[in-house]
Amino acid sequence: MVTSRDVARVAGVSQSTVSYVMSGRRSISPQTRKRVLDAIDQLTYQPNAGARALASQRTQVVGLVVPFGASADTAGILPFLETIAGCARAEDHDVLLVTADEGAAGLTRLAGRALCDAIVLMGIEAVDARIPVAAELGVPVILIGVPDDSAGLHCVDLDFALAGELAVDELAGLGHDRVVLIGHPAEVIDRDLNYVRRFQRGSAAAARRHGLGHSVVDPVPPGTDAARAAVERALADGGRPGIVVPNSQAVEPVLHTLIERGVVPGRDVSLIGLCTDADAEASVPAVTNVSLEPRDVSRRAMHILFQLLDRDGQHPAELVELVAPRLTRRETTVPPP
Amino acid sequence: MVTSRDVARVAGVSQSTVSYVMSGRRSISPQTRKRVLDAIDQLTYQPNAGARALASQRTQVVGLVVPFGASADTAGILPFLETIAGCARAEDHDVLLVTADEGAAGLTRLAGRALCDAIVLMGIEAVDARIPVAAELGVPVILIGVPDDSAGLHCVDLDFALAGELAVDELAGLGHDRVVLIGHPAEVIDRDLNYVRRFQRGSAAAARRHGLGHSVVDPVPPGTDAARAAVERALADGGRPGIVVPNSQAVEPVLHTLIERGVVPGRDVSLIGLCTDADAEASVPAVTNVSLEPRDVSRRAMHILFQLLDRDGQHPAELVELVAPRLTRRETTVPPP
DNA sequence: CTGTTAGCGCCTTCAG
DNA sequence: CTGAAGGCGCTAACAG
Repeated sequence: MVTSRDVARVAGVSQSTVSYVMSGRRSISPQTRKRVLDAIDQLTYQPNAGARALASQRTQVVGLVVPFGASADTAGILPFLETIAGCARAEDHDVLLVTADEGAAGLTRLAGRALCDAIVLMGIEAVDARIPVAAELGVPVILIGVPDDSAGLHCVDLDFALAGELAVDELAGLGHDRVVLIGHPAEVIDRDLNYVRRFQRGSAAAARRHGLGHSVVDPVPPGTDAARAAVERALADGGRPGIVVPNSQAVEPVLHTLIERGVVPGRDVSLIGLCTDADAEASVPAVTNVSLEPRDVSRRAMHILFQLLDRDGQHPAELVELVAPRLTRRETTVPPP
Repeated sequence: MVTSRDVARVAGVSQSTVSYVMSGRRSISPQTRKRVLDAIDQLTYQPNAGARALASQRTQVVGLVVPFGASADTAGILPFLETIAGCARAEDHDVLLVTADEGAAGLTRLAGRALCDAIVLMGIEAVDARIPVAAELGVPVILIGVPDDSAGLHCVDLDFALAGELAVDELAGLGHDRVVLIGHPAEVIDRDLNYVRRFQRGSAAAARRHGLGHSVVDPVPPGTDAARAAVERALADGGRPGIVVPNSQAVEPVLHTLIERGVVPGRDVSLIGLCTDADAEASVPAVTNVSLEPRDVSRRAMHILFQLLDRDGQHPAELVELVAPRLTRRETTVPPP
């Protein structure tokens, strides 16, 4: 292992000078600076992370708590991970992955052992036991998701109420006279997620405003039979409903169950999914969707987190930041009148 | 911050005794042991990870290099991450996430800065510039994927050749007289992944053995038009082909494009996908599939990695370990004769 | 069985 | 502008 002392010896300076060259925390003459930099890359020196963390009290690591295992909704988190990792690297930080099945213990471990400088907490439940713990950690925390009580922590999430409105506004404009929500994530029942509530509140309000019927059908767990049963119930009232599927996992099963039954979205009914644009485009037929914007949400979360890490810069005033979804017309909604 | 010195003071012992109680690396009398443990949980002491790493030269961290961004095949990696994180925690390790877009630099950073004790490298290309680098790192490395030359590194992967055989054997048994492979991942062309080659080798060999025709159709990038074009070409020769889709991303698009064309898998043709059982079951109709077994592959990889980390235990003799896939009949293959 | 001590590699104050 | 020196919190010899 090559240390900063080795670099110092080769450059003919003291070890502290090497340190100052790397941190830039005091001015160095161009000559010695060059000698040090040359030595560094001659020896391919890299600072030891543990030593640096010990001395500086900063790890350059962001802890990321992901809802693996805890929920079935594990599917949509990849773009979050990807974006979070990218933003972290852009600020010279690494990402330490912690699974949610550790619960609050994962948080206290991250902070107590000084494994990271800041924490991103995903899979937030409406009433989440980890939040009071997170709030007392003494480490900046950002929540992706909005709990009932954030205990003063900053949150970022999609504006699910607006998402519900967008979907219903579109269906009203297409001439449907009733709206059926179908295929809520099954976790809504087991766990205490609240984004579906927010979505329903938005869609119900919009339906009322447009004078449309508004009903809700049971969750669609994975498996073809469940999808078929749910679709059956959704179509029971007859007519030409506008169907909304606020669960990216259920969009394809519902869509293809409809087709299998001879009810073709885009002709007989309209179907709008709540899913990423990528998922919507990959489907056959392509699904008209309200986007989940995981990348935007993640970017804003990381932006806030790094503001919180900067002791100088003032913190964002708003505690809750909502990202606006967009609706994109594709093949599963009927043509506009 | 509470340190082991605080614990020592409260317990009335020396600091090193606290350390030895925690590590168990020397015998301690039950009395002092208890006093120390009581002090530890009275103060809710947790050892500082940086200090421990510095002194012990072990970080208790596994570096995980994931193929985010580098490829389009980012979708199937969640179960890998989940399983890898779980196995790591089971051995009291954490996981540091590094994205592949850093290339070999990510590896040298992980090792050079002593950020981790071992590395899991995913998204392996047939000829992968990172492998010679990884082999010289002085840190145990496990590859998930098999390159042309592993440079002495251990690898784990699905047995893709066997996967190809299983699919073709099944189609032969169902009375199809030709096999069409359709929807290879587009990365095969851009990047230099080799698992599709292995799959094709297996399927071609099996087809020869059964006296079946064997042809290959272009990749299916995301988007409905591409899927439609590819299916068109696959059906061009007429008849009642057995279709194999060795790309989990393309399974649903191909399936529904066929249905859209009035060619119903399970009745007019047979379709076998290469995808996880979860994906196969979630589809409507459920897809007969050869499983990718990401959890098994990950578990074996982590098992080998921890063997490599144990200086005592002898290392696995075999450099390449292949996991056997399984075929499960569902709704997209015709009934057996 | 326990305490004392010397680092691990780096950051940062204090001297010059 | 640069060096010397102390200490971050822990592990692991070395003494008893």
